[in-house]
Amino acid sequence: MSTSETTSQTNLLETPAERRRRRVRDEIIDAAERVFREEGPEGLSIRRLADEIDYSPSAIYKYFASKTELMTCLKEAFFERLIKRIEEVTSNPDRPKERIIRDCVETYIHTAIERPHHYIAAFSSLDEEGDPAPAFKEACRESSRMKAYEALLDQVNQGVEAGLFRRDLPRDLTAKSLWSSMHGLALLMIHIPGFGEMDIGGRPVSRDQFIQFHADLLARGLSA
Amino acid sequence: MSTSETTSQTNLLETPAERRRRRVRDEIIDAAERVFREEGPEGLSIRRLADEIDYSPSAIYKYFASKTELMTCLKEAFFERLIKRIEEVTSNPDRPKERIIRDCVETYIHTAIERPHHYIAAFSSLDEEGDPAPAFKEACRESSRMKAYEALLDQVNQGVEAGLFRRDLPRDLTAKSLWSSMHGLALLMIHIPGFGEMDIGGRPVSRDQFIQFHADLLARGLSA
DNA sequence: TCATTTGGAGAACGCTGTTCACTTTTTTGT
DNA sequence: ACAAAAAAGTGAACAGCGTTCTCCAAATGA
Repeated sequence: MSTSETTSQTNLLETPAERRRRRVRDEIIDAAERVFREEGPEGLSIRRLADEIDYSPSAIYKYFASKTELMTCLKEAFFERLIKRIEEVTSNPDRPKERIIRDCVETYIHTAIERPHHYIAAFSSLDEEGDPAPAFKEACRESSRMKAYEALLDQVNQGVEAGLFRRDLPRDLTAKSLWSSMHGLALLMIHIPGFGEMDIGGRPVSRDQFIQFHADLLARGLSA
Repeated sequence: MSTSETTSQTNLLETPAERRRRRVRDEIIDAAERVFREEGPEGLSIRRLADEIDYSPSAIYKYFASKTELMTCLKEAFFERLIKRIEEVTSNPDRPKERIIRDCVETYIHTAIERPHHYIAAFSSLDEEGDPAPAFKEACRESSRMKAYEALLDQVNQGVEAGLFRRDLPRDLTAKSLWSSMHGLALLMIHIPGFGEMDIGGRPVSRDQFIQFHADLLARGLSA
């Protein structure tokens, strides 16, 4: 599975120059993706990337205006991945409706902790653009983070339509509350080693069992 | 309110040398605390700190082995603050038991977002010590983060004793689940500007109202 | 083919955490 | 009180960082 596919929409009308340029750009992104996944932000430096693809550090700047811009690409790609995973699960018609929450939470957490550095980076942006108080909706209208949120909101709506969740809940608030709870569990599992595993009365509880427990608790809060 | 008080237990038997050393150490910590609160990790450099207290950069290293060690002090101090706040609220006997969750969540979130950089830093430690799989309990037995968790676990226990929460819930799991949900909301509010504020049917919802909504949803999941 | 744009290299700037050799000050032992 | 030892403080330096600048070569367009 090449990351290139995610960044390059196949354009058959592109000149050799464009094709060459895009290939190098993808080389950079692929290297960045790999290094960042394995070593996190500490390991990812412009000079390191230049070494990986056998270019000079300054060459990178012909393709990305800044390291921040490069990181933005990695984050966007990760959100695409997250969205795809969630949609895969939620679009399966065989899945019993009662498991909406559990499936969402499970998929979300798994995707997060299998690429911990990506997940952390995707949400680490104090001052994203520096705009003063640009209300939630405006802030990430175009961003893929917003799309991820809307996918979740959609699931909440489906849950209500299906009669599983209380009708009197403001759905916007509900989706955000749910999102918060998933986000928190993902991050604690990432940051605190062994957070998910523990012993309850001598019987070991696995990471996945804990995720389900969390999901069921949340579902119970919403249930009609 | 001086930060010095939090780091220095008043020891009357200390020599002038010790007292002088401790004063400089506290100067460093106070400066670090202030700079980090106002400007976050970007603004906090050893050289900047040295400037603030009129010493040379290398002098700092006579008091802290590394910047990481200094940061650890800031994090510990923040957890102390967090614990104190929660205990203040939960130890009030006039408070109706039904509001345990709401009060905890409210206090937790407020403490987090009034010092966003501290809160983020306090939980940003992939590889804290590098130990291989040092199970949750061992990992932070001594740490003040663990004490914060135990304060929360205590509240869960009280909730169960008071007959508010289901008895069949494993309390360890429950406390961690709750913690996750608070953690997530705190971080999303910190990272996404205006996450808490929104309009529901033309009526504006404040940050604090959203926090209460979240808390009530969690409480509902636990309720007997 | 000639002019222009593009891609890439290398040196440099200013910043970072950290270390080392060195001096000055303070404490300790007699 | 005086010498020896320890502690405190300094300034220069190292290696690394993101980024920019100047310069050169190669590809492109007319």
